[in-house]
Amino acid sequence: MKQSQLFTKTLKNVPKDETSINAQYLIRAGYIDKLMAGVYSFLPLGRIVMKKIEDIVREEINEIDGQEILMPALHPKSNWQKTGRWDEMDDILYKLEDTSDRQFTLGPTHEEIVVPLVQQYISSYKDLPFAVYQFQTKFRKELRPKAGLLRGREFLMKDLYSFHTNETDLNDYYEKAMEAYSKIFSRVGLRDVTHLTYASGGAFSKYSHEYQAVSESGEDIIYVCQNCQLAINKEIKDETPSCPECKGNEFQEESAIEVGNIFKLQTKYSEPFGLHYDDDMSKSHDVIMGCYGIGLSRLMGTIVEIYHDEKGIAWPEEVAPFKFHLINLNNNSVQSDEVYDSLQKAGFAVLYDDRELSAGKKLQDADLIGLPYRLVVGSKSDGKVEYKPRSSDEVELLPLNEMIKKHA
RNA sequence: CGGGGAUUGGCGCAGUUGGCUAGCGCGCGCCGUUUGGGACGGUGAGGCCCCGGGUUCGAGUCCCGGAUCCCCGACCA
Repeated sequence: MKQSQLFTKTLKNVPKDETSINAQYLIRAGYIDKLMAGVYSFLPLGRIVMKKIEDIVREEINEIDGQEILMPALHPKSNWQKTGRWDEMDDILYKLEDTSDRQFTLGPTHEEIVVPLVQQYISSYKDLPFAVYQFQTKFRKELRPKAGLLRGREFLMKDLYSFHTNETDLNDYYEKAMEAYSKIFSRVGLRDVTHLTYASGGAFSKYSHEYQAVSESGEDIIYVCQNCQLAINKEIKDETPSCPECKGNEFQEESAIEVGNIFKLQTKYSEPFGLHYDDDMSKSHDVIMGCYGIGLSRLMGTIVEIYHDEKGIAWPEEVAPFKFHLINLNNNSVQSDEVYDSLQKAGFAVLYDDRELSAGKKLQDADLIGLPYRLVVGSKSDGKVEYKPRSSDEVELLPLNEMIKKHA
């Protein structure tokens, strides 16, 4: 991609109504734009990052036999009345009506939709187990949206729902989901900061599990076991004095961002909708459920909160919108065009700064945008390329083919 | 939902006791000179001063009401 053609450009000033690091850098670098509090547009660079995160999540969820679907964002009132949440969740539901006074809500989550949906296809134990998931925009009337992508009124979420005949089967799947989640958070670069965290479980199980990424911008307080790295959410700390995993009792208090949550729903939603199956004796039972969420837009914000320095973003390679940032500092573009073509032919994603701007401006922009590897072609390159990882200060002068080999 | 702050070209800001043609920096257009860490000179375009009332000869500025945004707190299956 030629940067001269890229829709959006960098800003020197930050809009003053943003104070969070993720929003400041993402706006200044041209990844997102704010429409109103807690509601953002994703511009080309931001959309690519979001797709990369989405692809990682999709791969890992497919790996545990999740089947991708897409449910509506607009929900009829009746589904929400059935579970009682039309009134219970009144303060966060965006309710609306049409010209015939029919009432709707924009979906903040999808239990009320997925359960009646799958009900049409489940009659026997032979139909179970299975799991479906989607990437969906969720709507929640947050009293106070804040911190850029970390708490929005509208946000992108992956929600997975699993259906089982018995609790053992649910537990098995739950374990598999945990493994998938670990892989996902590792792949997006959050392996070292994300802790599996015990949190309150609600009516049917003792605990739920959250995935908490340690960051000063986090709204949650967790206690990380110094022995096994498992964590406990502050909300259950008093009733859980020792680590549920290793029984250790030395903890480090940390602020953290909740980037994922998994939950054993048991029959909480199958009951109100009458989601049953018949066993091999033709006896009817409630279907057992689990649900598993990841906030993708929040995850993107979290990555920026963790991967940045005073100059800008420094994306982990797997989620960066491009791998290389090629910068031409020559008066002509003969050599840089050649480098660009070669890299394209070798199959690399390259952002090529072909703009007629001062060297300083281009180098500053590269740091702000934060692609993993910077390649400079200029008077000092001597026919080679100046290669520098974003997170390093050392520049290597390499022949192009050697540089390509390094990344083969 | 309580407390605090804010709203003036795309972005960041100034605007005096109410006064004349609403300024500055960045960005943008054009011309020229420049290119290794946000270049320089010249020149030009761009304004619902958040919205609605009111006071006044006169309101960006004062008064009343409202909206939106940010921060702190409460809330967050």
